[in-house]
Amino acid sequence: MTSHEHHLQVLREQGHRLTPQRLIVLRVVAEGRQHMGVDEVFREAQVAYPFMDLATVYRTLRLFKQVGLVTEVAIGDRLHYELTYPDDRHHHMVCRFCHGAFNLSPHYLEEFNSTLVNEFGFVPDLDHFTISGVCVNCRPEGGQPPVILPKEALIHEDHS
Amino acid sequence: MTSHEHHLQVLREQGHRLTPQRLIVLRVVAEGRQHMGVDEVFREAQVAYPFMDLATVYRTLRLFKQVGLVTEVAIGDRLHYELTYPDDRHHHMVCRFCHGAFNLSPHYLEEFNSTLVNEFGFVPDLDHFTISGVCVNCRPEGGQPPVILPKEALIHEDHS
DNA sequence: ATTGTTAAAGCAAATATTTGCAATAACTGG
DNA sequence: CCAGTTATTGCAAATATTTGCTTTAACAAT
Repeated sequence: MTSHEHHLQVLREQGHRLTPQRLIVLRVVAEGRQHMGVDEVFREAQVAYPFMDLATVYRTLRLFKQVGLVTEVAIGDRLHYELTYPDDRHHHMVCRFCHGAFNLSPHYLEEFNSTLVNEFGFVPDLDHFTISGVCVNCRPEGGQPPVILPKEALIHEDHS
Repeated sequence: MTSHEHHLQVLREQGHRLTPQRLIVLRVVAEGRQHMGVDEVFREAQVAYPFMDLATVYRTLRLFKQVGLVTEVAIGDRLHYELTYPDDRHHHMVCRFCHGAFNLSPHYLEEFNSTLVNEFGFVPDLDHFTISGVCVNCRPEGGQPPVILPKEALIHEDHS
């Protein structure tokens, strides 16, 4: 069974209908090399089916995210989507400056996950998660991130 | 120096002007017992200053977040804001079902932080962060979260 | 293959959020 | 205290996203 067939099966098993629109969106996301914004998916989908509606794309991507077919990544202040690869699940580190997205193995969050479950009974959504920050390329030579020092400003400097 | 005076100083030090609108938004957020949505802040602010504009509230909250005066928390699919307490910095665990927000000590992310910095040179924004999940109250007796098993559906059940 | 049931699409309107720009007013230096 | 500089406001328009409702069509059972 191909990956594509498998995805269709997942949808069917959960009682969702296989509409042409959904097949198109699925294909578009699958063929996109990178995570794509909603508008990108929409434009591509329109090529295959000119009547495609934006609302349908929104709804379809939300559905695909729910069933785990696609992964949602927050890039800048916009959401992007990429096909979920069961064999290569990973989290993302997204640079707040260059907007670059770096993969992060789930391994790095296993302990955090256990801690929350054990200490608080809280089961975090770690199927995929995105952490914002500053990547190595965007850090000034010194090492500290180019922040306008919000923490320090609040904690120190008490001239009272 | 009161906390309020201190906040004003932070703004001034970073070259921002102390407009009446900003003072009002600051006071509204400070007086709100819980994290507030943009519209809540707007409504409250309007009481003190009827000409208050929504766009100003958006811009002001964004500014306050940038300088660290307020903390942004994603509740459901809406952003909420609360005053940042330098002495009680914490992260949030937000339940995807009841939308309850539970505080999490920064301590629980220290190791994760070090790992990213050391292994990838990536400096994560851990000034405040929100992890979505299922809280202990919303978990079914058994223990597993009431998810529509997206992971399992993708990984197992290969009937080919 | 035909039909009934109901999820999903399409479309328009509502809502949420951001942005451009002219007018205003906060701060600075004199 | 006054005038100049320029950040910020207010407003309207643009953009992004969601939602209600009618029509369409996918799927299941005949």
